[in-house]
Amino acid sequence: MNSIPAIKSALKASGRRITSKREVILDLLRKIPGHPDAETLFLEAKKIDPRIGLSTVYRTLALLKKEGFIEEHRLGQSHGHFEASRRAAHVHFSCLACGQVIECENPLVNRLKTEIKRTLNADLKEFHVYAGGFCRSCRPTGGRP
Amino acid sequence: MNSIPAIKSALKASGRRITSKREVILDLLRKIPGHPDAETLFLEAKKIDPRIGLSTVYRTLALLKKEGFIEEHRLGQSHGHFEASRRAAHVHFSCLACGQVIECENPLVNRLKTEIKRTLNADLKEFHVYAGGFCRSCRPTGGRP
DNA sequence: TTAGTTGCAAACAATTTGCACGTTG
DNA sequence: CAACGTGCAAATTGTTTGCAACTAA
Repeated sequence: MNSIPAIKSALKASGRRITSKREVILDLLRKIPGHPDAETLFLEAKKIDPRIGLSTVYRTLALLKKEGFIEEHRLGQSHGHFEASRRAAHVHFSCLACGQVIECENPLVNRLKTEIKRTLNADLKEFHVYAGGFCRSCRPTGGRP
Repeated sequence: MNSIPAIKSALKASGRRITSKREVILDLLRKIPGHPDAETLFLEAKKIDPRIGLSTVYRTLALLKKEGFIEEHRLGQSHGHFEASRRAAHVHFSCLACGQVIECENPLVNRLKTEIKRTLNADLKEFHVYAGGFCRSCRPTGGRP
């Protein structure tokens, strides 16, 4: 599920087209590690297809997000960061000092999600846990010296 | 803790001043229910002090956030929403259809926060859980008819 | 007195949109 | 060839900043 062919056929099924630009962006979302923002994806995409425009990147990201293939996260910054959707929800920790983002899997995330869903009787489309603070190395005391 | 007098003396202690504008914003943050954004606070503040500027609202919010008295949340929209800091972290659910925000207290939130903190050995300053989807009334099926 | 605070307008950053042209199915 | 996608530039939105005037301590 959520392999590139699966995404392509899902897009086709909803009347969208598989264009060379979309393929480039789709590939990059797989290849770039971490949580690239629109600008990063744009710059990388231009290396492959110099004629791609920033708005195409934004439009493609919006499409993939609407279809549920990628997630957009606000990692304490004013712009969005993107990553391919995964089965297990996980925590994004962002260090306020060095800026690194650490992903944390923890079974409580899914348990919490399930409980919230049941409590609200809602249809959950997104579930994001964000933690901000100072990482082991950057925290005032207790880190390595 | 985090009563208005407490906030004022904490501000004074760090060399800040208690101005009439700041008092207005501080009061509004207590009185306005829900999670107002900067624009809402600005419009309400103008009813009390018509000479207040939007930048003062932003600057005051930034200050209160830095000092830990308020939290800024990204509730699925491109702008921030603010609320007074509370002791218990809680979940913000935002309905993608009707826009209402529901707060959900659940003991798993604090347990998860504690576990993440221990796992990363980090100094956590923020811990936000955001859920987006369709509420009981707006979900395709299963809601009230 | 004097350092912190404010309003205003301008600057900025991130994202969206209108439109003529290009491309896919 | 018809509908969808794209580049470009301009428009929007949300927030920050420079600076002269203002004000709390």
